[in-house]
Amino acid sequence: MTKEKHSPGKAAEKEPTARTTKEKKRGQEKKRKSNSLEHDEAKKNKVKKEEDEYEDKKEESEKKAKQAEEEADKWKWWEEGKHAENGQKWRSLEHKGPLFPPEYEPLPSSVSFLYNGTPVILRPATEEVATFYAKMLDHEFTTKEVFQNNFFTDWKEVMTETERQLISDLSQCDFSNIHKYFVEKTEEKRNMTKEEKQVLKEEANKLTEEYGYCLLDGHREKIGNFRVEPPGLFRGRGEHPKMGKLKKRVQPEDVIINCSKDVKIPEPPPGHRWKKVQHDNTVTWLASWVENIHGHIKYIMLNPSSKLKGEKDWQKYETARKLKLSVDSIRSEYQSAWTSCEMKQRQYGVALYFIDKLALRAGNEKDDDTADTVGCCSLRVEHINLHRHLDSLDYVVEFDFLGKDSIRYYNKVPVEKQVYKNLKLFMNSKNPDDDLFDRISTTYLNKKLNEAMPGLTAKVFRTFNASTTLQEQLNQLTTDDMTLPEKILAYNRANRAVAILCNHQRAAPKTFEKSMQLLQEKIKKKQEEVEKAKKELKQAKKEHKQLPSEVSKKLVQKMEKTVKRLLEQLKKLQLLETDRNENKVIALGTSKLNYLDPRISVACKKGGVETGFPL
DNA sequence: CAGGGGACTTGCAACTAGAATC
DNA sequence: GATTCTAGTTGCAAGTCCCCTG
Repeated sequence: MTKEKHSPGKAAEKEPTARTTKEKKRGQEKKRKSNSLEHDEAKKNKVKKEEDEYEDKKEESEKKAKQAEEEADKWKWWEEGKHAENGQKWRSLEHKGPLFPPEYEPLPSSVSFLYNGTPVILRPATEEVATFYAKMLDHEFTTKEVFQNNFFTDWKEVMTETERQLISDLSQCDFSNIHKYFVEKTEEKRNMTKEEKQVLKEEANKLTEEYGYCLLDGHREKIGNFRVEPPGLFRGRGEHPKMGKLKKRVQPEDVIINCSKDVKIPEPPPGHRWKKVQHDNTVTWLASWVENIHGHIKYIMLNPSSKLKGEKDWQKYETARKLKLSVDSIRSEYQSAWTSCEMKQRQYGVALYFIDKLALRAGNEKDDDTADTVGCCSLRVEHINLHRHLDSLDYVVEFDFLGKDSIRYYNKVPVEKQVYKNLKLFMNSKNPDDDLFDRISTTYLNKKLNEAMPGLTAKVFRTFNASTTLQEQLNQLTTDDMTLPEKILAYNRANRAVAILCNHQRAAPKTFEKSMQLLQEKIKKKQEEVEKAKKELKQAKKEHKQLPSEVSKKLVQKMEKTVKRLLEQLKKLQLLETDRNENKVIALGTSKLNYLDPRISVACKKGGVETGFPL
């Protein structure tokens, strides 16, 4: 409350920056607002309430006012980042705790699980796990042996002794009735009337309203994930050794609540208690629990639209901008490391060169029980091939490895002769599965980077290079006299260049082939039309030549126009085809969300270009 | 100085709602 | 007006990086 009094001036100062970072990612925020007048109303009331309370406060004693001043000073420090120095992230935090998924609802007795062809009644806990598998029946996962084995092992653990005795072979299990039941259920849901859907929507809104927001330093902030993750089967990415394992149901007894001391502590669900309630303001999370697959901690945190996340995001781009100023000296420093007499330094020089030039990730070491993926520092000899000459280029490095999320990175890059020589040296007398950079680690790399520029780490290069590329591409691709569609295309192309740099890929859309075929048919038709029109034009010209008249002349002109128009349409379709093909496996979202400095896109938007940034 | 835990960011896939098309 | 397509949103897995411990 005290802050309310003193923040206006500060807020005004901060406004432009906070706006851009905060709202960068969130069209949804804007949309939600326009969708939900109720919410607007609630927000207004909230503000009003705060104002009222503030008025009350104002009437209180002098002493309190003085305290408020002091509070305000603290606030100022926070604004200037001094708060962060002692690690404090907030002064007050109040919320309702996470929302738990509904209890398991047993299947109707008409839906039976079959073992060896005969119906078997499972106890609810066993049945629940069976439904997890049944729901995924038409997913590729269930055809994988690792998935099946992991599932079956974990499923058996849930079974009673009798069930376990009976069900000893997954291939004898028939989940198809259960699968069918859920398919029908989704179908039913789809066919609901508008009114029924509306009711459901309102119920969901109510929950979001109640659990989806918290009060941080007196401000109502949206929570990113206020729901506890429901139980299910773990779906790793790539060849994950743990795929299919049972992700257990999280109980309130597993959950740690983090909030301020002096506020209403969230209520655990009836009959339950929290694992712990703590009041740690050096962290930003509201609740946490340990997930059972890897033993990692999961958190309930704020939405990116919140001030806390927005500030951090802003800082990230500021660091990237700072790197721009010192990147030249850092580059010459790592280049000189290529000829160092110390192997470690050479490896450092080449690794950082890759991170800078190719926007590779740092590549931390990983646990064995995850998919085998690598980044720069964890590259192995088998992941690169050296070519003295390739495709009329000299000193080419061919990369082929699986990166984050098991996305393949394949690239052929010409490099400096000294880099090439160094790589040969690093690979010398090593096995294919040996580390390419065996003398360095991400910790070492980041330590060196931090010495070169405070706050600099490997990942900053990705942000820096992404934003730089966007700006460069925009400069290259745009001119002032372009039409709006051309500008938009240019922006998308620039965005795509960034996505390619960062290797942001997606699976080709399921309907891709189909819609592409459709498009190709359209193109073919158009081509035929063009041919036909051309023929007619030729004929018309011929007739005009033989027997010139006003009518024949007009016909020629008309046909010429038609041909021109059709050719334009054809070209447009062909362009669309190229565009779609280029975008087939490229994902633009990630770079838009995490890498491109919003300020660049804001500048585009000012020029009238719809960038897809919800500003 | 390795190894592991903790906190936070990044990234793909699945889902969903709204626009486009028939 | 129903159906299909597409873009935006959500869910949660998988990274990065920092800190602590021994």
